[in-house]
Amino acid sequence: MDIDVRNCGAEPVPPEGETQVVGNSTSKPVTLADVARLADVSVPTASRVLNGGVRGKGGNRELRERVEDAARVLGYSVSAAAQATKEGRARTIGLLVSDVEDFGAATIIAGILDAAEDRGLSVAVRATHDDAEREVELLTQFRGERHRAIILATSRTTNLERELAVKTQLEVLQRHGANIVLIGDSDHDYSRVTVNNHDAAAALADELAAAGNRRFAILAGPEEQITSRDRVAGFLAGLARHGIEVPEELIFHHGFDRDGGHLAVDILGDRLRDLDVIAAMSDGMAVGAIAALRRRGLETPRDIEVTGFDHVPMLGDVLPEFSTVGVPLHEFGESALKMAVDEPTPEIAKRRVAHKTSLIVRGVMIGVAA
Amino acid sequence: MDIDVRNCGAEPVPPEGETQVVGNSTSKPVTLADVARLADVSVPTASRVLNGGVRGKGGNRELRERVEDAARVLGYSVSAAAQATKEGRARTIGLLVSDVEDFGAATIIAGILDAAEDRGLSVAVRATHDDAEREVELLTQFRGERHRAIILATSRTTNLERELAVKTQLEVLQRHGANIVLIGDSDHDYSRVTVNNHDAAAALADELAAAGNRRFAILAGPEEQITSRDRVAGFLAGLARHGIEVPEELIFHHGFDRDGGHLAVDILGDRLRDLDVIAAMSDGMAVGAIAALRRRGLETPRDIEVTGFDHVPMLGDVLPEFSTVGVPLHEFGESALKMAVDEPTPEIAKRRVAHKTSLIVRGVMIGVAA
DNA sequence: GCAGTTCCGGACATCGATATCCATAATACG
DNA sequence: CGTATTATGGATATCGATGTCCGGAACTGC
Repeated sequence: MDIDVRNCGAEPVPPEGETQVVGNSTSKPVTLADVARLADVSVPTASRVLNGGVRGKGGNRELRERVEDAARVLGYSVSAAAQATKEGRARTIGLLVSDVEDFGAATIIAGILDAAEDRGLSVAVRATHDDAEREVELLTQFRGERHRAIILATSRTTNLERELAVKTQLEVLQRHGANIVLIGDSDHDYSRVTVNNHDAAAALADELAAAGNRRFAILAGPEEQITSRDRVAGFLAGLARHGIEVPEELIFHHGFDRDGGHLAVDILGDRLRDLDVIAAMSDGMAVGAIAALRRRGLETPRDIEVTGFDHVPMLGDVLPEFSTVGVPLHEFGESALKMAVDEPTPEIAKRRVAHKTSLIVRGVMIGVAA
Repeated sequence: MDIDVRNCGAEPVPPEGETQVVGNSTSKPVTLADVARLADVSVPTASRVLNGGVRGKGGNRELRERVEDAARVLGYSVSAAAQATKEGRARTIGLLVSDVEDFGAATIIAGILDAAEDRGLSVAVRATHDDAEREVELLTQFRGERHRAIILATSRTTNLERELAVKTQLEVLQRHGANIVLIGDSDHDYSRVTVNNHDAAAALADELAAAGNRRFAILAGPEEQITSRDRVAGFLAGLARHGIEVPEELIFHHGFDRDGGHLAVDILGDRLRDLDVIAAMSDGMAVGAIAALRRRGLETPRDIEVTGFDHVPMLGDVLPEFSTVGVPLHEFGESALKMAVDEPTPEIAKRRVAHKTSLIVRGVMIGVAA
């Protein structure tokens, strides 16, 4: 076992000729200097060897092995901080999300992490809780961390002041060499990963109307949020094709989460019996609405149909007849990271990756939309 | 607006006497040297001022303001990498989870991020996907990143070889000065944040048996996983109080997620009709089981009751009569971060924080358990 | 007004790693 | 065998920030 441990480089051996401090309760991390000393070479040489600079043919093959052995025996691992200091930028990505607990955000993060791991990058995650000031504050924190790229998975709004404040920060970060990628729709001019929320919502509305539904309420999410705006606009456009209109007072602008759904249903109250469909612009709101309906003795889809948007997979298991729009959130994350750090391929050069949505009607995937 | 932008320090102004490169397409980040030059002081002095070393009474008050103004005007932010190089450790936390998409993990992360933000710490998240080798690999990556603390929210097992490999890495990290905190049960001797899975499961079993249920199947999750082991043991102990036994062949060891639930139900097949309760040791498995049951025409809790563990809040909205055990995952995250970085309070000094679980029976919280 | 104390702020060294420069050794080739 | 070429590896400088040391100014008290 001792040998095994040594081989995996985890058990530092004191450099020869030095007496080790009592125990190894708190030894400092191994530095390149330690490796160089043990291998009896200069520090820059050790660096070159470990970075492949020394090709190691002929005689110096022995030197190469000496250094590599020393590094292995000591359990050396290069200090990311020192590298970052020297290079001027870290091998890290800064990621901003609204809320990690939100299922959609979690899936996006998972996609980013998977792609980041392949590239040996570390991801620093921060949550804004949809607070505009905090978002700016966190972006300034990113400035000091010298990230290679910044990915924003937070919701962009139509609030010009707020967006300008964010843009101001992003400009600085970009000037300092960080690539900026936004996930979701926005009016900004940065690289983007999106779906066509408008058309997907329209397709869903189309299906619902074609099935004979006529009286709709819409749970729209915050009024300023661009994603919400696009989805509502698309949904209304889809209904319009069938000559259906939704009165202003049946469009609710509350939170994008379960509470938003609860609230809207409670406000609807007795008007619920006049509705065929409550169309929520997120699965979270849909779940909240379903729970609130049930408290009033209404079952879905028996008494009233509730639809969502995003396609949280778990919901399909517990609500078999739930209609929603599938958004490839995991792919969002992967694409965002690729755009952020990969050499620009023809696709990435366009600085806009549009993914496809799928339409799920009463639990059945109908097809893939643009 | 111009003035505003300057005041928030986001618009770097070129140092006097230097001509700016065309545009500011890619200017380098502002360094302390830039600040010192503009303020006409030495670099160490600038550092002292910005770190509060200069009290600034009397005449040097002017100097203090000069430096602070310079920093503000240039939009200076200290390089975390350089600080980390100097200090030997970064103001960062390394976090390992099995899977970010898992609801429980996401909630834990949220708790950690909230507590980390209060302390100005950055959190680097990595996912193991429950792969033992990858876990070790990611821990070695953490070594180079000089994190102040490492938090493991991955599942610990009874596999000695695997645990030894992890322990070996953790020892090195700890020797290098990182605090180690584990979330969940384990046989390791590090700081821990836990609940009493055994007793909570026993309490749930107790309630179920008291309600007249007699014939149980258990979805146990991977056999090696300690959390799973403890929950099953507790559940069986709770049933034993009522003289109920569960035959070995009705305890299923598959994945801890929805697929694990699907699989077990499919294997049960015709034996389902002989059961009162399928007790899943995680909400994810429970959801999978519910979906699989429904495909066979069985409804829960009408035909057969399914219970879970963890208490994913969203489930309470869609499955009103679901029984489960509430685990305070957000608090797990907060406690873990506190243990990892705060000065040892009497509570933290014990290096073990035990949170309380709650018992939720058919959607109603019965009480708080030890 | 002088001695003694305090504080200040500049010069220098340092953290860990890498780019640059250069002298030297090894090789190739005529 | 001698010269031209190449590869090599050490010394030195550098990244950005901070700790140490010390001379000198300001201030205190008598």
